[in-house]
Amino acid sequence: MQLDKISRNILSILQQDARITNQNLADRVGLSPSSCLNRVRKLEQAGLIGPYLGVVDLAALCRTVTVIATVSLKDQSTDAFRAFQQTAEAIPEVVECYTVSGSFDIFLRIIAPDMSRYNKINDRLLDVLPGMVNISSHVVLNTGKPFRGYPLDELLDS
Amino acid sequence: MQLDKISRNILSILQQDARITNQNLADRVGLSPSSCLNRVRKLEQAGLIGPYLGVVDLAALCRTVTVIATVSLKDQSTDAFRAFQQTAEAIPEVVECYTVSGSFDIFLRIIAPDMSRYNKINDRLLDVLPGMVNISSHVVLNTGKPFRGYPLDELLDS
DNA sequence: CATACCGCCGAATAATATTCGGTTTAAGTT
DNA sequence: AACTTAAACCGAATATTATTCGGCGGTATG
Repeated sequence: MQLDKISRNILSILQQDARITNQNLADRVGLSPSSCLNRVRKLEQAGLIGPYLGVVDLAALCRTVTVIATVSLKDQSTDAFRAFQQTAEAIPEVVECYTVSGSFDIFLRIIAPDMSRYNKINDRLLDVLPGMVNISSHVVLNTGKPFRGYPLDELLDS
Repeated sequence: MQLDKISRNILSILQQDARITNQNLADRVGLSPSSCLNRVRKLEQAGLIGPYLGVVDLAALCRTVTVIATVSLKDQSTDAFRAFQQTAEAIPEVVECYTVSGSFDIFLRIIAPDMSRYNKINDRLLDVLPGMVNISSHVVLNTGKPFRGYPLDELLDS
């Protein structure tokens, strides 16, 4: 599916304001509400956009600790990898998980109520493949730039 | 502000489905639409929820490279820190930035159209404080678990 | 007990979403 | 250029939803 300027614009707007009304969206992209809705539906069906998330201000809600953990596996077999990753992703406090190249690493972002809870999660991860996992924990001191969507303008031109 | 079960539930639901209608939301939390809307407004005004983001499937849209970069500053003065961070956050392709403890590191998530574009961004970051910055780049091979909200149930009980 | 304050509900109204038929546009074909 | 076809558009009608507002309890306070 090759997108024209209008559909890109829709994605861009919806990405940043998922609760905009269809009428406003239609205005902003220069379409009638019906056509606009039509496009949004198609974009959703094509899987190009959605789900829609509300950003919760966790810091305002309760005390938490965010940790960025880098993981190295001594046994880099596919099985070991999968075992670790499955366990990690099943833990609700592990909110993000990436497999990365370079040093066969895994990056995790973990949210815990406090350090002692984080410790437990850490232990749980270490126990998956005893002695084969090296986890380096980095406590987040400050969120300089939280994720707020992709730079579609920059990316879609290329 | 201390939240009761209903408001927590609202946050939890909105976090995962920002485009739910107020009527549906009201049903799910067991309130009338008017009361429900009232609560949502208060939560928004209190800054506990919002903005609302649409998740775009970047992989389906265009080819991109995601890199997780870990940054060490040799000069760990506040000024150097701030200078680097400001530059980094101003780059659209840097979609996420965390200051972390442990080894006075910064974590960045960067999206680029391709490697050569990433290289340019990398150079730009290195040039902020010449010779004082060490960037280690990790190309994302696989997104095991994309961020889809916080585990409020786990966190708010504590 | 009064009073005041919340938060709730339900009804009325305003705004929005959604459907649908008819029309335009664009591309490909003869 | 005229024709054909498919896709996308628009506007009006309808359905659904959001929003406002008055009134009704609960509950805390004096």
